[in-house]
Amino acid sequence: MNNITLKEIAEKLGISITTVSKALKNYPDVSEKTRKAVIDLAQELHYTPNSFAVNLRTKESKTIGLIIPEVMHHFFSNIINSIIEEAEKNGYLVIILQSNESIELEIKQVELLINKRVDGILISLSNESNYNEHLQNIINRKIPLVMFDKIAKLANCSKVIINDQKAAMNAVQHLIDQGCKKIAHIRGPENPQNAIDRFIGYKKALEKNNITFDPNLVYTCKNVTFEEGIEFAKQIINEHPDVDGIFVITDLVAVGLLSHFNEIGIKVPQQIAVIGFSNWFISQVFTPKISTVDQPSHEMGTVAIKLLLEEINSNKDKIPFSPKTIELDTNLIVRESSKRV
Amino acid sequence: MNNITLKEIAEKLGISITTVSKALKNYPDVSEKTRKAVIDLAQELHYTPNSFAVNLRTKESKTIGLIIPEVMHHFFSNIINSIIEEAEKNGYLVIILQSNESIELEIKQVELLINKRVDGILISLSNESNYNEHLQNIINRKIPLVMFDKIAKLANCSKVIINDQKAAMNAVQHLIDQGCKKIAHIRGPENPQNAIDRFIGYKKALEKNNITFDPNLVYTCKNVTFEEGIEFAKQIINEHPDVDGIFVITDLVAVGLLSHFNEIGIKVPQQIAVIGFSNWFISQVFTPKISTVDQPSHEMGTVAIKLLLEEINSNKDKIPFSPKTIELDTNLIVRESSKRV
DNA sequence: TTGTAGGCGTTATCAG
DNA sequence: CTGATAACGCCTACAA
Repeated sequence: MNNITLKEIAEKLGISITTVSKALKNYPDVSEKTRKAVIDLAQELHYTPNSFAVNLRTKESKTIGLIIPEVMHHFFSNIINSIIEEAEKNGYLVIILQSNESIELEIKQVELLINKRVDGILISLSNESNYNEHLQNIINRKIPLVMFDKIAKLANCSKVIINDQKAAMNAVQHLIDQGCKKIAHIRGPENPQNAIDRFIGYKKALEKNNITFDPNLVYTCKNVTFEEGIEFAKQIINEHPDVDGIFVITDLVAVGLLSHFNEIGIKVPQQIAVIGFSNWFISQVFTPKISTVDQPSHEMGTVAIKLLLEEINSNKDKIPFSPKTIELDTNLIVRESSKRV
Repeated sequence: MNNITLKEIAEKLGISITTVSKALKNYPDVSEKTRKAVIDLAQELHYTPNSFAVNLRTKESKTIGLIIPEVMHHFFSNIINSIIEEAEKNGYLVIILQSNESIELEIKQVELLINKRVDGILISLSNESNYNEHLQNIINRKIPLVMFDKIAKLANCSKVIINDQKAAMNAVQHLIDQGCKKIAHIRGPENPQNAIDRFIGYKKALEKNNITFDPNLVYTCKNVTFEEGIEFAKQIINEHPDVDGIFVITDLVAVGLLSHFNEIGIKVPQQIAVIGFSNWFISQVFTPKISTVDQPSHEMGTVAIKLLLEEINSNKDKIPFSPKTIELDTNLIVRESSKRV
């Protein structure tokens, strides 16, 4: 049952390895008879090419690397889904690594993937990452690279993103439309681009509606967790009891927030209207159902890997490839937590 | 910046490839001076061994394959986490594939992994799988295999499981202790072992308490989804309005169930007490908070990969390895949905 | 139409 | 202590 090689097939058939190889790869210069004999025997013996040898010969691994900050987040596990699927369709397998939002880990993992000689890398950056050396390194080595969701603006590679500013603006505008006058923002960490953009969107919406921006109403997550949501809920009630609307960086944190509000009997949305981001599954079943911004996670994964494969194939054919940035649409989803009818 | 080989280092230093190789691998029979020269130059040139060549030579890929039914499920994304992490610690990378609960896909994916020549395979079976040919195939080829959570009892390989029967019995006993007299069970599909075992546990608990088992009170999920939960809620209310307790195959379905109960105003746990399984995050924030059985997902992943690595290493050292089955403890978590104090 | 030879980059054996 | 040589399995000019 063990690993059949071209050599063994050749010996059994009394022909050369070359001919066997050619027959199996449908080269034109093999007689019909030989070809059939080879193919039949190969099938009978369950021949499969030794991928190690093929890799070495072709310098391709038919493997791509995927680095994400956190498998457990709804948005990312959704994306993994589509990436794996699309990769498989195209004959690629996916090695997944998790940076845990740590740049140190991310650096190591990039190195692992480079050493593994994956054919391309998909990455969503950790909160600590900018366009650092490890990422430049990938590009310098001409390894196809696509960033998605959490990107480094400066990087000269393909990117798949949403318009975080616009999406945030719409979300906050919605709160204002519901009559909110004093809107707080629970933002993501200082560094990542999407946290920055959502924060800018928040400010722009206020500005547009002539509401003066108050930095004291901005709370900054460190870890973007459920627990932080609870913590900020307490703080807000304490420091700004008259806040009547909150825009939250992501649904998970909003869930923490609302859990606390539920517990102490604050009425949502009547007293405080809340909107999250990313449309986690939990938001549609939580009480109250949580308003949010839907990100096309599945599509984002698919587009990202398609871009990557495009670049891989261009390189193979020696066609020049220019990085593209693709922006996907988001969708405001209004549910109970912000709807004041 | 491109790929440095042993040959290049050897040429620059005017020594043989062999010596370079030995120096880098700390063979004892290289002079200190040569070793240093080699290591210094290698570092300067950022030499990393070509993994394709290493794979071919050593017949190892330092890669393991992981097949799971569904990335999106809380339990599995949790497990992915620990597997990736533990693998990385030991110098292995993980290729992840998703069977979508389809045996057809699973078969293909096993084939892909075998052809890729991964060093070992971790699998949690699809709902449609038993100990079928594709799994036997793995074992026949002497590729180390560990099954976890959803296993095939007959397979002669290592397994990591929980005691589903016992856990289910405890859950149902708890409902009985809360005064439930007529307990329904929403079970998983017919085939998978854990659905069967939980069902058996349910029956045993009834038996032990002299409650006659009524097959009409058993509802069988096809896809184990939130939507099915809603559907069964309707059916149960319709067909057995006097049911006062429900044991559900998994929290996700329980969430569907409870959403419907909330909507139509059925009081949980007073009218109907509900307990789920797997301790999804959502269960601790849902209203009412959902009682459940905690599975040690993180530990399960860690134990599974450790077993796999143990087998891989035994094989390398030609030490015989006997498959082990490890059973992990579960934990009954009582929350609002079943607590009738 | 078939086969020979060389090479991908590394490692292991064995001789010097 | 060092190096020549072969082998891992496959692919592809080139020759016959």
